[in-house]
Amino acid sequence: MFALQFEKMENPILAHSQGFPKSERLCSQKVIKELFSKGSSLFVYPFKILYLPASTLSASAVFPQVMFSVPKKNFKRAVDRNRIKRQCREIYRLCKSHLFSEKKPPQALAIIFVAQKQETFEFLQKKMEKVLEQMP
RNA sequence: AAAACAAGUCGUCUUAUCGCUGUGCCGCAGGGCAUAGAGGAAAGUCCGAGCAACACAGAGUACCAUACUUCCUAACGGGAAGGCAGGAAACUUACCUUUCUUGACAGCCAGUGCCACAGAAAAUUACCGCCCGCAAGGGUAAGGGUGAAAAAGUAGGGUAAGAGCCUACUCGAAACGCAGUCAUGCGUUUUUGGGGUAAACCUUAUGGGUUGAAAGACCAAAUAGGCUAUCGCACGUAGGGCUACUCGCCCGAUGAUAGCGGGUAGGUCGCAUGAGGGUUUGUGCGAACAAACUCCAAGAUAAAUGAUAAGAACGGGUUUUUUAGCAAUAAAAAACCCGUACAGAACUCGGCUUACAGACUUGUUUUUUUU
RNA sequence: GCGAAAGUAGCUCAGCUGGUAGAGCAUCACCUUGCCAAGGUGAGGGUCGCGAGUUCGAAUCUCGUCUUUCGCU
Repeated sequence: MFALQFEKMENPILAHSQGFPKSERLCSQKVIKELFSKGSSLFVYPFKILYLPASTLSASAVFPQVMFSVPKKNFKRAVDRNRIKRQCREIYRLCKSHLFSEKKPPQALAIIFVAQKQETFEFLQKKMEKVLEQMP
């Protein structure tokens, strides 16, 4: 359903925006540390997000750097954690371009899955859009 | 054919759209195209190695691990075969025997410890009892109840009463002979016969240096409070190192010169050709080994190998229809519903252990049917 | 990735050189009080995380397994 939406897009920068290359992932330990100590947070079940507001220096980026996290405490098996992370990543990849087409993206973003059990794909999709819309 | 047990094999597939990681090619570049991309346990981290760094004169003690025998293996606490002991089944009146299966299976005749309650007594024993004796005292361990366990068991002789005190058989120990590579088995002889517990301390034999890829090497940025080499000084002292300790051994305070360079954050290598896999043949009871041919098959780093949709396949259930049948039921078709496990590489191998929907193969046993 | 500790009553802990499983708080009943609290007396409550083994006998010893916690960078 998202594929149909994006065919109408005219922005040349966002033409290939469904990709999720390495530059859009949050890898630097330094930034992660800063994010968890200074970042603002927001909660909509089952997601908790942390974000750093956009700095003036790196304003050129179209999308923020994102990390996903599923705590080991709630999901013991590596298989379950991997699956949830993959689903979250997929949802974010599909919906990010129409979310950030208007608003200015933050510098860094962390999405944490805090539920105790697994949810369906559609449910996660709705909630993810909601939580990202609420972000200033 | 069904069930049980044991061993082994496999463990969903296809298409569409959108992605991720590695490699190759094209492009000045954004990027594009091609191609490859989880397991039998990748898991637990329980053993054994490779590899790396540090330590390396050596000896003893301590500590840790292992423990029937022979073999396999790079090695092992793994595996194979055999022995012994226990269990089950078949056969049998019963034993024997056969098959399957389980076993941390060295040593309590080296020493020390422990054995609740009950019981006279729990290990050089003595309450009641029995016997001798007037008595004092002595000799006994047949009988008694307890207990998980009571000083080899049964029968006979013997005696004051008794006792391996003696005899026969059985069990156990030692020596010798024979068979076997060995564990051990069989036979003979001997006088020998005083529980259990080493998953109690321990003894004996064998083995073990420590730390783990977050090991370690290199690159650029950055530069000392550290390190190395040479010379000097000097009491080889203070102190430090070599495994926890002892002996013993080694280094060794400060000054000068030269070189290297820590923390922090990042990149490259380590890092995917290896005690590798597959097939065939040969050797061996077997684990396994040898030869020939052939194949190259993930390499991430907050961590790729996916998400969504549709369909197929397989298995199970329900309903309906048809066929066979008196019936129970069986077979086929259609529709609907449910299920498709355990689980995700993190340096690499060899094992072990644990988890696992379901399907298949082989062997053994039992039951039923047919011949 | 590598390594270590713990699991016992509803809760916090003893018992762990093998021999009947205990304390405090909590719960319930009674006494005391006009009533409540405190106090006193008594009672109930345990697959000793789970599964095997050694032993006559296991919370304790050994092995496997599950869960929780902690350390190393």
